[in-house]
Amino acid sequence: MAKLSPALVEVVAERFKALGEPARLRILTALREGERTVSEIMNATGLSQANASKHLQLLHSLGFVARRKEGLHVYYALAGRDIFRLCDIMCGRLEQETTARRKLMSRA
Amino acid sequence: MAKLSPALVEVVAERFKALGEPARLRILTALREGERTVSEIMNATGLSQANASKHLQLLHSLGFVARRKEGLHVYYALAGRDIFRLCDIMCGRLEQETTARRKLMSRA
DNA sequence: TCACTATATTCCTATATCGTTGTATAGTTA
DNA sequence: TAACTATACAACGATATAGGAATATAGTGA
Repeated sequence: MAKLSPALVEVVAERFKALGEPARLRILTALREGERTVSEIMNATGLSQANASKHLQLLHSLGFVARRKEGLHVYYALAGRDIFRLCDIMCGRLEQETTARRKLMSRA
Repeated sequence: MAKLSPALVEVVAERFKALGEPARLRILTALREGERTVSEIMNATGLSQANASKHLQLLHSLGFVARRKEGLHVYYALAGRDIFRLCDIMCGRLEQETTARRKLMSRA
């Protein structure tokens, strides 16, 4: 991997921080099966309109989601599948942790 | 991938948030080549002692780093290489963005 | 025991950001 | 134009957290 230069560190951290918010992860999860309007995202996630809109702005500005305007509606969609690769790795880590914990428990 | 359940979302977000801090990314980068004492990490990252210690506690509590005590020193080490796979994916996203931007520029 | 070093912890302040409320804008339909 | 809907934006309060300063703890050596 490219060694994280000081400048790069800031940018990469910004991306991780964006994913470090349950509301935004919920939005991304809601977009897994295809593009959705803001209203649909609100329903799927339980977020308020203003709140959903703000999170979507951020996700869009960082390139996580694409937007498409059609009449009154704005459709948002995932800008790539690699977001879920990230989540997979995180979940993999979690599994390792829990199995390790289980081993510790059973050993005692 | 396992669909992110509501409970899982919270936990995964917590992990991403931990990586969403430049100081902690700098620490992890400093640990790339092997275990380091807190003092060494302070030198490598420029963090203050208290600050480095606090970030290390968090990284350790989330399973990102392992610790080993030896005399006066405490050695920290990466708990796995997958952290850099995460960074790689993020950097890959960044590259795609910049090349896409470049295309837009040249097209105009 | 005393002095010293390495690390952890506590307390404090400043800043960031989440979520809400209210409002503005843009598109649609009558 | 007027009324309505979908989305965005601005302002605000509340909470979280980063970093600094001071202190505590633990290990070492004289």
